[in-house]
Amino acid sequence: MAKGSIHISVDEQIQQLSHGAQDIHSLDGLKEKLALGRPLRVKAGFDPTRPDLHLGHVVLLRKLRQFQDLGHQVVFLVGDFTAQIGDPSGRNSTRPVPTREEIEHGARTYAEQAFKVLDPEKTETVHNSTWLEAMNFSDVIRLAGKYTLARMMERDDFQNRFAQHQSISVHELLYPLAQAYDSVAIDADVELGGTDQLFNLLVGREIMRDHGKAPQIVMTTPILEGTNAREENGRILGDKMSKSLDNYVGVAEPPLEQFGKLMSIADGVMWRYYDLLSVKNEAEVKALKAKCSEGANPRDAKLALAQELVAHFHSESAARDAQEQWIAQFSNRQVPESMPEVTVPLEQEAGMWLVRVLSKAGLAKSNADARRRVEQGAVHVDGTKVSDPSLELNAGTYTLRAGKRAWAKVTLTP
RNA sequence: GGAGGGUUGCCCGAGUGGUUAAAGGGAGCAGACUGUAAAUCUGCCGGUGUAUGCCUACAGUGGUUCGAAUCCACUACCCUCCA
Repeated sequence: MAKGSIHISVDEQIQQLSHGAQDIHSLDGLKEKLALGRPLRVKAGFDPTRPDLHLGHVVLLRKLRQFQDLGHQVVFLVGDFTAQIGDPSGRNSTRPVPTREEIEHGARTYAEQAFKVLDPEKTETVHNSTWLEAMNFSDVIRLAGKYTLARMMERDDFQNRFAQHQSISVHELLYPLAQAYDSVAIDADVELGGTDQLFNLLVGREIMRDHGKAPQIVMTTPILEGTNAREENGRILGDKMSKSLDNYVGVAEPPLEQFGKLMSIADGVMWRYYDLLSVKNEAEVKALKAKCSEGANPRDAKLALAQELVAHFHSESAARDAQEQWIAQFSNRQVPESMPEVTVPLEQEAGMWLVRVLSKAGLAKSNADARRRVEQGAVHVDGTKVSDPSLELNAGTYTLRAGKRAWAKVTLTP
């Protein structure tokens, strides 16, 4: 538990903390809090129904880590109770309710991944079911009485859903209030969230004031665009990184996977990633950028970024291996170093239809899909392109390829 | 409580009785190209050893009909207006 006082000057802290933050409400308030000289309680809530962290979450975690490095205390709030409501932020429909087990499992997985960035020594983990479950209906009514429908409907998500005639359940209106009450319960000095959380975070200030507490400082971090984003005229266009859009780089993914995904981002988007995710400071990034516009190959800058991030989530050596493999496989089009090994039993003596082998081995999702791949010239057996969809294979081991990224070493056994 | 509108493939969305495995777009997949798993172009895009065949599919159930995503009834869910 972090105790004692903080020795870095307020101005220095403000400079570091405000870099890369989207909104701070308010900057003066933050200065006052910092001037107290004690470690601040910095709250960040997370949704345990989505345990797979990706780089989008890392933007926020990095900022929390920065607070920790300055000597502050992070309160890591597991939203195990609020998960039953489902955060309406950015949603266009009501969420399904997860089970208790899903929530618990999610919380563990999430913490495991989050501590790749956070300092466990300066993190206090709490569950909001501790106090929210204890509230009875009159407590809830009293809390709900502190906010009005009109104010609740100021929120974009609700407004849009309402305008588009989509349903909004009444319990969803309670979500921001529950989150706000969390801040009361844990005496938050500061709460961090993505920009999509701004509304919820601000409700926290009002509810804290209502409970006679000093309102928390609200800080938001930008939403990271997904790996399929584009850059046009200096603006980044594209959806935010999310698992459901499959444009994410997961914290727990294998090194080569992370590396490849990072290498696939558009050149312009790479600088956004540098700004929000790299430990390189502004000046270093600027220098790198200048070098590229003077003719250096942007690929090298991207390799460096991928290196840094993979090393952060795995290790230096894993990052180096990933880079070597990636260059071999995709730049030089060699056979990948490692590929899944699959054993498929021959179903009859004579041999097995290649198309069937491909789908059995998981390289195609159906026979029809496998046939299509063969006809489209994507299938190679031991390095030789196959275009006859009726080819049969005998017992033995083959290196099969059914597209750029679908490889397997398949053994056919009688 | 009353009146009305809606529910189509992974997503959005056209389709009001046969020629519809269902237009179009997006996503996805493959090939070409590329420093790249980007962009672009081309093709594919329910399943079935390929069959002018069969099976599955237009919220669910039942019905009308030679024939239904399309008509009818009921059920579920969503929305709008009035109270």
